[in-house]
Amino acid sequence: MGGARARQASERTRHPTEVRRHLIVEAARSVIAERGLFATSMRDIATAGDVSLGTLTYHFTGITEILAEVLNGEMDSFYGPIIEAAKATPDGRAALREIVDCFVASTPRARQHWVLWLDFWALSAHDPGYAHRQSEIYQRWRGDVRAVFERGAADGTLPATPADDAIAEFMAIFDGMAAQAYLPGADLRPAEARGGLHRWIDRLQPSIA
Amino acid sequence: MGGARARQASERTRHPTEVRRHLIVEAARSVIAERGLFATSMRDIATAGDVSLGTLTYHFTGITEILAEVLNGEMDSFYGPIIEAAKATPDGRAALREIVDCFVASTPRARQHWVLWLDFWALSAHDPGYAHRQSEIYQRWRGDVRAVFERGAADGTLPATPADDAIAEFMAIFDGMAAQAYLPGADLRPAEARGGLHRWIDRLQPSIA
Amino acid sequence: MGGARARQASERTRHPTEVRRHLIVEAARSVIAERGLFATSMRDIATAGDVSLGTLTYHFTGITEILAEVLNGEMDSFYGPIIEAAKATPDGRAALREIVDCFVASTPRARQHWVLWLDFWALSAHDPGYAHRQSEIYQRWRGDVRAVFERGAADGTLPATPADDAIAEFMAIFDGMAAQAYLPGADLRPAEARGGLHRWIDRLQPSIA
Amino acid sequence: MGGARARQASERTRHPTEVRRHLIVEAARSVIAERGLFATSMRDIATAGDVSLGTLTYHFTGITEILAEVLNGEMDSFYGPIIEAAKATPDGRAALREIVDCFVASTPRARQHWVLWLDFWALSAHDPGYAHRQSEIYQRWRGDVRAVFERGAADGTLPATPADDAIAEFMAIFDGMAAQAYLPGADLRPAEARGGLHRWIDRLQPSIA
DNA sequence: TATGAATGAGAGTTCATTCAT
DNA sequence: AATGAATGAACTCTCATTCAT
Repeated sequence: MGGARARQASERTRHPTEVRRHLIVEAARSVIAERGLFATSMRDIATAGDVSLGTLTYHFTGITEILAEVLNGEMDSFYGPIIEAAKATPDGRAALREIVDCFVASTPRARQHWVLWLDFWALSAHDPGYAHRQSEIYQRWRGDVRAVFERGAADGTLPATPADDAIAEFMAIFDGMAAQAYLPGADLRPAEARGGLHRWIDRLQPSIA
Repeated sequence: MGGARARQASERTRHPTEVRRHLIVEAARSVIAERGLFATSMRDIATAGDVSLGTLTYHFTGITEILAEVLNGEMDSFYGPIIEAAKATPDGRAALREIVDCFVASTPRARQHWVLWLDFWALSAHDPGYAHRQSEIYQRWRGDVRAVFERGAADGTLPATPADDAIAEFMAIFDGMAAQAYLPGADLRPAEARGGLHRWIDRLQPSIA
Repeated sequence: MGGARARQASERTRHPTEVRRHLIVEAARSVIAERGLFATSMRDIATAGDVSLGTLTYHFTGITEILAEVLNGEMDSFYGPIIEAAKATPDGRAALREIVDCFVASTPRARQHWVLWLDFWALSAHDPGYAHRQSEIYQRWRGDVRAVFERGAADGTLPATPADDAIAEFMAIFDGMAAQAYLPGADLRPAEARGGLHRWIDRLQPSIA
Repeated sequence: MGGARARQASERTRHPTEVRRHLIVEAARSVIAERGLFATSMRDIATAGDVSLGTLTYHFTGITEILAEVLNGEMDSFYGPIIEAAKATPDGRAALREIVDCFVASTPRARQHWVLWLDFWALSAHDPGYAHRQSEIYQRWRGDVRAVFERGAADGTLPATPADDAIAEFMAIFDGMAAQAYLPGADLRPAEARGGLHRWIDRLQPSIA
């Protein structure tokens, strides 16, 4: 309403569905990251996206679909590129470091990601639908991490046998450090969290001496 | 209303304020752990506690106070006793193991704790008041962990110099493993999470050979 | 809710905000005049206006804004036209009589006005915000009365020097007669109240013999 | 609750019913005058009277009875004594002046009276029960005023024929001046209101030259 | 006589959703 | 494609009242 009033009726811009959907999802991500998933209303999203309430329900079946798209968008625009960047590194160990540096970056975008992530964790703890989605994402994540470890085992920069234990430990310390870095209560800076993760990686024995 | 209907009107039981408050907080914890902090209403708590809506606002200033008491109660009835139990162990290394075994137990109560914890994390990410509270708790937790490491350094069962790095790493892997163990999406069992944590502890060098 | 049930769901009528706001304010004035400002709920207003509760809070920020608009509306639709009518009279004395006859009319609308007025008096006795509003209205009223006296002084139909005392006395007897006329406890009819006021006016000496 | 907590349980004082009722009514009058009839709750009265909520309903059938008693108390402790004082004056004109000076006094008690009075006016405009009570009070008031005029007619200090018109006019200007004096919006001081009333009385012709 | 825990109806308000335009 | 008026269920909170103690 606020946004709609701020411009002339004639300014009403028309976009192809996919464009409009994308604009709305972006706006939703920002406002959710700032205000919290559970404190964000359809009105907030409409205002943030500079569209009317009706436009939201024209392009989406409901708030649930918007949230799902925000989650999808997060995988496409944040997670995906980082995994790609990791693949572009010279070796497995460098890939692992790249993942750490990108995910736990000292940027607003990284903070946004983790705050959003936390909200979806909390949601999936109680909502079976989101729990399932979360499970899919976790499997992809585990697969991507395993691929990095295997690459490192193959090129000799990481231990020869990429044990499930090491992978699980990496994933645990990774989430834990990020939580401490981005949650307001814990007092670790992202740089310190990265430092902690790099020290953990340093302790991994390369398979080639 | 729900609660009142479930029993006879004559069953109206009376308790001193402190007793009733405690009963309500217990009920609130259960229902919040099950349904989620953001999906739990005053009505839900009233029903779970088998009291009327009015009784809730008679004993508490509002839903905010109930949530705060749930958080306090969690520290008193779950966190506190575990730290006490850790102190009763023979040495520092045993204390660390005790903390792991109790916090990441395969019990409904432990699951309840972590699910609740996650919700308050998400809340504190956006609410300054809770962020402050969270910060206090984290400092207490860090202090308690450091005390265990120092004890282990003194009795020789843990590294001689309890570095901040090791403490931060323990806290990170601890939270990360718990998240993987209790969140529905991640597929680690509590026992496996404990296993992972114990392996991490195993790698800590005792200061006495 | 009440309103929605009273008609078919399909009858949902749409109006521009300003139109709907006006309809709601009119309905609110009626129901408040009948039931009392302090006994009128949002639900009562919704029912009277034949809209849903949600429509009320869609068009107004809250009950406070509705009440304020009722007060504004009273000035615009009742007070204002009477002052205009007074200006259209041939001389100052006639204007004073016109004011008396219109304000203290034997009509339901006049009764509505005074009953409403009384409720806002009571409200402003305790609420600083309304006290301020009341003060503004009183100053306008005093100014309008003074203008009539000055006009009468100029055209010779009222005393040559319109003293503050006479104005204050007129305002007092005006309010007092109206209170006696429209309050259920006092047993004066509006016609008798007008009579009393006209006799008071009769005693005012014209400046031209 | 607040009040009850402020003293020791052993301080719990017992009073004969009539004493306790009187204490409560006094407390209720103060808090109602300050906060407004429609904004005063049973809890407010209990706190102001330094008794528990239960004590209120032990001594009174409900809030309605308390309000009725406040009104009765106002007649007994404020109105009654003034009428008595008026009777003790040397003549009718002095009695009229006494009534003005006492009712429209520059004291907190007088302000309390009129503010309370206004609230009851507003209430009686919509509540038939209070309208009836109000009617009784008005008749007593009219009778008392008439008695003063008749006394003045007899002793020659007031017009020979105490017309209903003059009585109604006095009552109207009296209420109107008081409203202007004690309502926050109108800007007359009690002293000015008394001045206005005395000027009105001055214009009454004594029957004896 | 006095207390205060317990109640539930009803208050104002929020909000995802529907749908005529 | 886009709008925004309209909805009603559900929310937290208030409050006069009941009643075991």
